[in-house]
Amino acid sequence: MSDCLFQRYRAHVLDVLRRIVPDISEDLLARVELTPTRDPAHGDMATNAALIAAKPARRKPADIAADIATSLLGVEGIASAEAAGPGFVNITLNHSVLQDVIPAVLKAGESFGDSQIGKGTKVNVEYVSCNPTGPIHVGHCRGAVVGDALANLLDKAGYDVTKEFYINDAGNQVAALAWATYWRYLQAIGSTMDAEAFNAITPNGLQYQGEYLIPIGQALAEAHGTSLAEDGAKPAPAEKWFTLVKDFAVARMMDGIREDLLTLGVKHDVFTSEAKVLADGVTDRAIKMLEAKGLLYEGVLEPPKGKLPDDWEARPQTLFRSTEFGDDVDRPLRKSDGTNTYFANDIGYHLDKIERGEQVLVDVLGADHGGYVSRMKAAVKALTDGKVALEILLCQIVHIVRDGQPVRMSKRAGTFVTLSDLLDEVGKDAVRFTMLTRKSDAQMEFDLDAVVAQTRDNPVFYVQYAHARCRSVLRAAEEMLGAEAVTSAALETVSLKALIADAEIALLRRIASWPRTIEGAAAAREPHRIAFYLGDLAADFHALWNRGRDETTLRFLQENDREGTLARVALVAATAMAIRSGLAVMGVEPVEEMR
RNA sequence: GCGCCCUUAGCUCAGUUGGAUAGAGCAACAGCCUUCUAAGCUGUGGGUCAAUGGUUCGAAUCCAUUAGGGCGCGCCA
Repeated sequence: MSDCLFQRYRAHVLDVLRRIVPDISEDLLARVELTPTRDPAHGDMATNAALIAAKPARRKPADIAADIATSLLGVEGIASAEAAGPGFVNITLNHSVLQDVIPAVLKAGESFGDSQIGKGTKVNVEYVSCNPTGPIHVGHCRGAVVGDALANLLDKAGYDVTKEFYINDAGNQVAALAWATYWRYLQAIGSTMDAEAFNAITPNGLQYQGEYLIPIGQALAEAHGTSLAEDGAKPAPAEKWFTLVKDFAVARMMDGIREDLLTLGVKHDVFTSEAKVLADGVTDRAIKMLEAKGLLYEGVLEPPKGKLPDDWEARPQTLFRSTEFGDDVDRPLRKSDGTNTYFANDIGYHLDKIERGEQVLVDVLGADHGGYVSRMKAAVKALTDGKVALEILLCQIVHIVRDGQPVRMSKRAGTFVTLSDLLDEVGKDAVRFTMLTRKSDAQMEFDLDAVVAQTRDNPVFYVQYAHARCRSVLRAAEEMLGAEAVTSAALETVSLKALIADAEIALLRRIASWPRTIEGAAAAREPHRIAFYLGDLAADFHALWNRGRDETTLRFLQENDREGTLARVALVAATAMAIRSGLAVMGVEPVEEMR
């Protein structure tokens, strides 16, 4: 039996349609949908089959709909089917079909909703990938959560997923980190050089002046004493310390980043170093491949329109013909001094992923990388002749708000809000859930007060509260019926005939649509849909709970009705399981009770 | 100037890839607690889906143009 009701009955609809319109094409059949109805008055599910088939059959949609409806009446489990609106067929299922969802959920446990649409396709999801030059800050947080949830979602949908972090440890930024760390090291061994004095001797100037490098400098001093400096804590020539300090600082920064990510519940499978990709020669190989395809040339770019940089002058560079793959202008692979651009290294890195056998590459990036999308897609297309897809998810900016006022972030002054600050304040689960309550391509306000509020309008609270209520009912049921009567295994076999109230059916219908929610969200790469599904599921459960306030027969536990009580307890257990299954995708822990 | 993203109720946002009368929470209004289920619940009002044109059985959704907001735009990563 298929896990998904909608797939199962869609197959019946297709059978019927083939009989009524024998010569219908497979293309058209693929467009036939069976979807949950928005309005319960329209039954449990509706199909557009007649609307699709009307044109090739040269009949009115309503007539075909009527024929389909009549034939569907013979299908097991269908209580009624009728033509409606412009040519829909509304289907109402027997209560027993919806009730049978419960044992399926209880048997599957948290794997309820697992799908095979991914067919084991190897997908690499790269996310966070911040520079290892400072603590991870809130700007990276959304990408971290979205990437992680997307990876979980694709995994649940049957893809073979790798979670990956790219360490940008090869460019000017880490050189600047090394210099700044060295400054803190000199201070740690007694130098009194201030920022201004050190800035004067630093190539490109002293950049990272935040206090977070002070302990790193002290650690260097502990490990190496004064050996990295000249006598009297004076700066030594860079050759003497640069590589050592750089590697030391990057390693410490990555430790901190990894730790912060772990606190956020994010754990990557693979960390790939830009420096290592370079050292392995993958980047050179990628450039040679592009060259062999005739896609590189020496040229001079037009100056950018509008804002002309002050120091602009025409210089020849090695350019990649990205315009042949839909980009606006060709892009430089080498700077005028002959060294690689970041783009060139990134092409090498993507080739590395491709050579590892990844079939779909997903990059989760911040909105400030928007200008980067088309060139990187062009590069992957060029390298693989279009065989590997690169998908890029841009996460728009998050504005942190407190008391209705924006919280300022200034990286330069070192006073930016770090991820660990945010986690300390509102907790991992609230951060993760809230970051998934918007589609990622829309800007978002993150209200520090609202996300911890224990009120109806806080979706984190609302969903957790539903789960806690479920658990509370199950605990009470154990008390009343004995623990062995309410185990999952025991509840799989109870009679569910008592579950016929509207609110109970509505909840069952919602649970039944979890598998197709997973498939839709995975196909669209939209993890936020899981948050909204859980909100709806919680609303249905709370509605049922509240119905019991007025109508006592709808309360879950009834002393004088063992069969009905067991049926409702099974429903509650299935609801809790569906919530847990959804929270697992989001990386949020379900709570047992609210405090 | 160009490219990408966004614009849906007073506010914050959904809208299941083109489906039926566009939804939810907050706010507003009207009710509901000596709690076996009120950190809450029930009901009501609230819309030219930024604008215009197009595509078709059917458009908030796709295309074109326009307006407003965000991000980006050769040797930063």
